[in-house]
Amino acid sequence: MGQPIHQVPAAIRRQLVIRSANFTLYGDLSARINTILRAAVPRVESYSIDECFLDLDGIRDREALVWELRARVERWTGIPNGIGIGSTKTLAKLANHVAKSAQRKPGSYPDAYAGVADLASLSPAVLVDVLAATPVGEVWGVGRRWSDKLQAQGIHTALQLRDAPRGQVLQDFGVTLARTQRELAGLACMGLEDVEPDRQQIMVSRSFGARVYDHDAVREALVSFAVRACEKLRQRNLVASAVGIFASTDAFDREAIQHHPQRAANLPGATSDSRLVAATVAQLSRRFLKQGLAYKKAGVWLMDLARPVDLQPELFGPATAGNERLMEVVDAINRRHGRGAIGLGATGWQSTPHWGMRQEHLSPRFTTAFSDLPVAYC
DNA sequence: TCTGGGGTCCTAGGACCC
DNA sequence: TCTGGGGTCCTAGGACCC
Repeated sequence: MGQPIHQVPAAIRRQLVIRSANFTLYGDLSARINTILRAAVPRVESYSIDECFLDLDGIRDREALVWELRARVERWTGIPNGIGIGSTKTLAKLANHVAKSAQRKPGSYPDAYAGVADLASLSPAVLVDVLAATPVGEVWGVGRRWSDKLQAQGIHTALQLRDAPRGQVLQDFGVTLARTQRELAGLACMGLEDVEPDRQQIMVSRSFGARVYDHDAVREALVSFAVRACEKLRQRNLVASAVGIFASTDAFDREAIQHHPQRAANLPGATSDSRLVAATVAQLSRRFLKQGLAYKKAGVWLMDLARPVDLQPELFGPATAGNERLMEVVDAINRRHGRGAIGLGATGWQSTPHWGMRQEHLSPRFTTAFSDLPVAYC
C-alpha cells in the first residue's frame, strides 16, 4: 500500500518476499489480460495497468459470463481478480470494491458478493444498504482532500454523497464531484472510452539510487530520459513541439538545502527525433543545477504532442523536423538486439550509471526475456 | 540509511483581442 | 469628467486517478 519498506519492522520484513518495481513484467501481464477480455466482449476500455471497463449491454447471462471470465483470467495468467457490475462507471468501480472487500474482509459486505458483485441487479433498497456501508473516501473520484472536506460537512458514506443537495456539491467541490454524485445515482456521465485518446504529454523521470553530486552525471541522466521519452513518442506515432526538464534534491533530507529547478523550451520543430530532443535537453541543462548540491531525482517531459498529419505544415518545408527513417532504423536495431544496443554518446554509455535506480530485488522478466526463463534440470 | 512513476481535468486570474 | 461588453489564450495551482 505504498509504505516505504524501511518503515516495516524487521520481524515482518523477514516473512515477506520483497520485489523492486518491474513495469515491463506488469505491462506484459496486463496486455495478456486485455487480450482475454477483448476476445470475450466487443467493447473494452483499458483504464489502467490492472483495470478494465467492459460494456455488458445486451449480454444475456452476464453473471455467468463474468464468473467464467474471472476464472479464465486467473487460470490463463495466474492473476487473481474481481469483477464489479454497475449501471455507471462509478457504480461499477464501487461494485468492484465491494467484490474485493467481501472476499478479503469478512463482514464488510455480504459474503455473496465475494469475487463478483452485481450492483445493477440489486433492488433500490438493497443498493441503499451497500452504499450506506461504503465510506465516502472509497468512492472513485473522492481522494484524501475531498474525503476530509466531505466528512467535515457530515457526509461520511457513498449514500450520503448520493443524496446530498446537488447545488451544494457543485458549489463547494465543482463539476467533477457533481458528476460523481450523479453517477452514484445511476445517471451515466462518463462514456466507455474504448478508443484510447492520444497522450497530451509524455514524462520520463527517475529517483536516483543515491544522491548524485556529479552534475555531469545528472545531465547524462536527463539526456537518457529524453531518448527514452522519444522512444515512447515514436511508439505512439506522435511528435512533440516542446520539452521540459526538472531536477530535485533529496526532499526527505531535512538538513540539505533544497533546490527543485525546472525549465522548458520549444524544439526546433515538431519532432520525435532523439537527437534534436537530446540536444535541446543538453542546452537546457547548462547552468541548471546549483554548485555543490546533490540531486536525488530528475526527469524530462515532452509537451504539445500531435500526430504528424494534424500539423500545420511550413509553406516551403516539411511539417516535422528530424530524420524519421533514421529513428526507425535505431528502433529496429534496439528491438532486435535489446534496448541500448545503439544510441547517443551523450547518454553516458556506462553499464551501471551512478544515477541508476536501486533495483536489487528485481524479479526476472519471466514473460518477456528467454534469458530469464527458469531452467529445469533433470 | 531507506521514501515511485506516470497521467488527467478543472478553475481562477491575468494578458490580450475587438 | 466620463471609461463597456464581450471574447480567447495561457499559466499556475489544486484536485483527482492508477
